[in-house]
Amino acid sequence: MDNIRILLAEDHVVVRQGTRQLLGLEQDLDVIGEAGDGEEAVQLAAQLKPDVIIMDVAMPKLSGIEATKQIKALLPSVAILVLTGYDYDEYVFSLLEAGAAGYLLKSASGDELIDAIRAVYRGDSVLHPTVARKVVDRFRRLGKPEDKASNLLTEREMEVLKAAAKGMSNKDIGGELYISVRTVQAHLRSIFNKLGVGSRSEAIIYGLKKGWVTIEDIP
Amino acid sequence: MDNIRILLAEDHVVVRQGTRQLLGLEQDLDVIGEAGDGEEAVQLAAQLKPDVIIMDVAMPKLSGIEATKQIKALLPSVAILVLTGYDYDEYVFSLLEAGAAGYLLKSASGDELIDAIRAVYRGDSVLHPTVARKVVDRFRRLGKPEDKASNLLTEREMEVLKAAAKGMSNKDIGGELYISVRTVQAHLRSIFNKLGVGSRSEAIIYGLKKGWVTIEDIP
DNA sequence: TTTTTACTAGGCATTTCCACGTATGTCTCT
DNA sequence: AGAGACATACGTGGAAATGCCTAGTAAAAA
Repeated sequence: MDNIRILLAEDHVVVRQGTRQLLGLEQDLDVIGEAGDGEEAVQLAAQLKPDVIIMDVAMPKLSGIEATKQIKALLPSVAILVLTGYDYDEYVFSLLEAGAAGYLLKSASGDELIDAIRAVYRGDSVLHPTVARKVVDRFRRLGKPEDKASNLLTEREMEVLKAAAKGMSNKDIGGELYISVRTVQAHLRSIFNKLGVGSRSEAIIYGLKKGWVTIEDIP
Repeated sequence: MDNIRILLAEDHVVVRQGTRQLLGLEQDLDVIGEAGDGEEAVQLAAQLKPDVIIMDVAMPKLSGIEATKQIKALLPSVAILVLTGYDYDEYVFSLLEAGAAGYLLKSASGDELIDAIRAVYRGDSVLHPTVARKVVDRFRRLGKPEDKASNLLTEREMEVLKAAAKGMSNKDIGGELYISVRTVQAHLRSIFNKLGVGSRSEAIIYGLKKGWVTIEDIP
């Protein structure tokens, strides 16, 4: 039986090297490559064709979400196991939709990680308990049509919210998106209603907490 | 010569175990304990009296900053090496003032970490390049009295900013702090001037990026 | 085909926010 | 004793944001 060939994609070098050492203790696991950003992950995945990719979400150049999409497009059979510190809704659902086979938080133990690697290699899925809960909740909510869209912003609304989260005024936002200030206001009003908040600041905070916007990507 | 006795304080179990494996490769380093939160770090430090403590900033119950202060009060001779993913000003300066001997980012390599451990054990200090730059800048700025306070908010201003970062209106803030709306406005104006921003949203983002406020502590 | 949804935009009223100025009492440092 | 920093407070005025309403077009769904 061949060993499981693993690619590590994680921008923190110390963490990457530590994980490599951790996995090195297992006879059936071989770490065949390490990527420090999303682009490198895609490139090395295509080149090395690993069995399992351990992927962090927050990475330079290309996020773990985008990298996962691109890798699954190239190599549909590879199992991608997300290992990250965050369990924001946006990350979880985007990654699972992008084709991730598992989602572990860094609060998991080394043994749990190793078991998860073997599980996704077999074709199973592994979800961290708090992540699993989100997924279950999402399914429950899909059953109730009345609030299906109650907190799902449209693309345009998301653009407006992200611009607002950069500290831009309505006027600035209108300029950037080539729409009038009134339309920006209309979108914001709709956003406030959907999110159940009463001010721009609250909406921004809501977006940050959900992971729709991250502090890192605000210049 | 005795080995260097190390305590790991880091909430992500996988990262902790990985780091332990990484350090286990070195003959002169012994990881004698692991703490998953700040309280545990203080407790284990008092109990085990390690030579070096590797400390993350973001931890449950007690932050790395508070834990560092308490540990240095109990055991002034222990060398605390901060190892974290963030280089926010507030973290850096608070930790160095609290008595940290070194500040490494997780983008450092395993070798750099190991060298840093030996350095702080010898009594030296180790700063990651980007962190060192902040420290140098800070010293430069201290030499110029005219803007010594140019981006240091007063306590009251900080309270106002934190309240604003919770999404509260000026009226709400005034109610919470028992001051008039006018006064809140005056504080905000002062904050905007000091931070060089033009709106509440920008000020909130500034505070978030500096680490003055974190998403986690906004309910 | 009808209905719904998303995006756009305007009018009008109201609230909130922000700028600039002034002023008083407290505290600290010199 | 005097200077300076700070927190407090008020006035005025303008800019921005928000609430509520209507409404067109295009695309998607029923």
